[in-house]
Amino acid sequence: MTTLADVARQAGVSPATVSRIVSGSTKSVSDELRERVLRAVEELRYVPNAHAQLLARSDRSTVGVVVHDVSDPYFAEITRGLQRIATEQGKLVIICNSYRDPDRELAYVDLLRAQQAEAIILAGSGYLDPAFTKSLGAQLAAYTATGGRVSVIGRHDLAGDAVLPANEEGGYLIASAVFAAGHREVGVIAAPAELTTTADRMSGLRRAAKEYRLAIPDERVRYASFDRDGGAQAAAELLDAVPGLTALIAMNDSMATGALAVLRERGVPVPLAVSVVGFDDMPIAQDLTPTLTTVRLPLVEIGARALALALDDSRGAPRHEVAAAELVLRESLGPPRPQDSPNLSTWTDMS
Amino acid sequence: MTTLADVARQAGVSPATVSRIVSGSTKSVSDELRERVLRAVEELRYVPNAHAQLLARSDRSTVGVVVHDVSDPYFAEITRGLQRIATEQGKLVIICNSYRDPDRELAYVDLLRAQQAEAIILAGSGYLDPAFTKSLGAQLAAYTATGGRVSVIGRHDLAGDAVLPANEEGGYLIASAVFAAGHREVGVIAAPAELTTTADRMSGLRRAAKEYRLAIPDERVRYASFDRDGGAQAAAELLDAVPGLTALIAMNDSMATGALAVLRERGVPVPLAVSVVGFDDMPIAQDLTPTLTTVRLPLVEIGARALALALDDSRGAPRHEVAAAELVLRESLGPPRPQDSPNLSTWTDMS
DNA sequence: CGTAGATAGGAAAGGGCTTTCCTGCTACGT
DNA sequence: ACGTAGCAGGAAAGCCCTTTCCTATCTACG
Repeated sequence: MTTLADVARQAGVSPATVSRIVSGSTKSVSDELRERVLRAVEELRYVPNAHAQLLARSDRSTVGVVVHDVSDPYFAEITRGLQRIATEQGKLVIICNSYRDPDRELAYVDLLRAQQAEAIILAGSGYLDPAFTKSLGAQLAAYTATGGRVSVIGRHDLAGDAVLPANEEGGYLIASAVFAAGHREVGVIAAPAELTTTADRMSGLRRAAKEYRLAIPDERVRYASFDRDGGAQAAAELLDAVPGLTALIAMNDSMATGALAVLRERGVPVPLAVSVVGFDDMPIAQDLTPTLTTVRLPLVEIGARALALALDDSRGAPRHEVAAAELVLRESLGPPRPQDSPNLSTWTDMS
Repeated sequence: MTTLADVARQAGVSPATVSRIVSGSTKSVSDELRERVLRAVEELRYVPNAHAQLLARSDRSTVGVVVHDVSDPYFAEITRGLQRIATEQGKLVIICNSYRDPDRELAYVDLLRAQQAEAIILAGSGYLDPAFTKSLGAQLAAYTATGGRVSVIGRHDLAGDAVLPANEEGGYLIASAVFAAGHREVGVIAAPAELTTTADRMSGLRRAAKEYRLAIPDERVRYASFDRDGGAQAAAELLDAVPGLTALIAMNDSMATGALAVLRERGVPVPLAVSVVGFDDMPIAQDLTPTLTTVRLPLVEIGARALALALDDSRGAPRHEVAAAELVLRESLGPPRPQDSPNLSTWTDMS
């Protein structure tokens, strides 16, 4: 490993001079020395040791983001927005996949503290688990106490700035659309119950139901993993357990994709026999057949705002921003088939 | 920021002792001191400064991967495999998005060098650009000269270990399937020509064409950006420019998705009027309508192998592993419609 | 011509941690 | 009882850089 000292020796100057030239200090250096140093840097292919630099100066320049999994499009979008801001401000982003494991999440917060991260962004749902929330809170407190900045996406009970996707509102919008289309026999393909996102979206659904003087009984809600296969599984269970459903509300587009797959397999036409709606408006939503009615969350923007808030110097009371949800109507939501449709037997028998 | 010295003071021991306990040195420490130190660590919520640690010890423990964009499913899969190995071996992964910008790619290699990364994985296509390849090569040479490990996914002309997706073979397989189905009027939706991936896949197509005594004339090849919208654009252009096409070969599944969207918009039935095939077998391929015939690359495995090779100590001649491609037949490939089909006018008029 | 003021460059002190080396014990063998 | 081995713990050097402080040189002005 070539070091700054090597460069200094090669150029016949002091390490201080090399440092000033390489790291662009304000102090002026004669053109002759500058040239000699740069030549040495070139010859030795010198790259300063970032860790030594971070130790010596005290300015942080990396930010960390803890997501469920970057390969999940939801988080990929958030991360993209966040990266944009990071690049603009010359920050390095460390991406940590927690795979929704609370312990791993705690471990990553420590890791980011150890890395002297300037800011930590916690993206993704919180957990309805007071013990966990408490220990995470304590850890974050220790971090912010030493100047660290925290901002969270979509959880409510932690210190720090927050960007809140309008999950409740989105749930309300999508359910209202489904009820407005005339559906009364509705199944819900829900994400794991311990996620705050699930709780919020469900509560939006319930609010809409209430306005229509309907209820969403437990047997019409199936909790499953927050992905395509979970959606497929929950859809299959619901169809088997509750004959006569005319619409399925999935808690995100991946789950909706799984539901569509099951319906296609069973030969159930969508939306003719059963309507399906999703949540998040992932890019694929418009490429499915039928195209998916869903709720759009401005994910890229959410990621960008979360980091912007964290990097904004003006301390003070934690700020909360709500990112509005927007209904996106596409083909997969139609009117319910008549309850006594002669087709009913045709396709339920195929299951 | 609480430091190791703070902990030592609080526990009434020397910094050396704290270090030994906190970082799990082999040297034994009495239970009493150990307990006092751990209590102090707990009280002060001490986390060691990772940069100072890296400076002091000389073992690296982070690896870097340069991809086009993690939110692209292709790279998301590769990254997933890579992360698995990294986690197993206790390495931190730094993900860098180059957005296919050669300059940014060079900059990231420097950044990873500066971060003292133990290994650098370059994922994704190379560029058919000798000048760039040369300067990247020089940079990597400087890195490996100081003990850095490099492995590349899918490019041929760089030092270091390599995992090579069977792009040529995959191109051959998919084109053979298309020709075998009877298609003769085939359009190619190609990725940018300067990518080695494009070159390799195209050459596979050409080999298959040759076996069928066919050629792939330039006017039936459209180059576009390597994503859904690029695919849509290229598909639209091809359909307009070359009437009578019975099959479209897209260079990846995203482009195929775009092509399907255009065909759906124009009311062209797939595969009845036009067949469409993709490449990579992304997860969505089986959820599109029709489900997509494509070529599977074991991307997760490729990512895992690339990192495993890089971390494998046994130096020596660079190793090259080929990751086999596998044809996945699904609905989107069918026999060609008869050339004089009465339907022809019906749907070409709709464009 | 002498001195103040500016300026280029170097010496050296950290920054937080690890680790070698050393000291002062205890335990054991003869 | 003495010598040696073994062990727990501390002192201090070193990892690579930045930056303050200082010196030496030069310019300019009275």
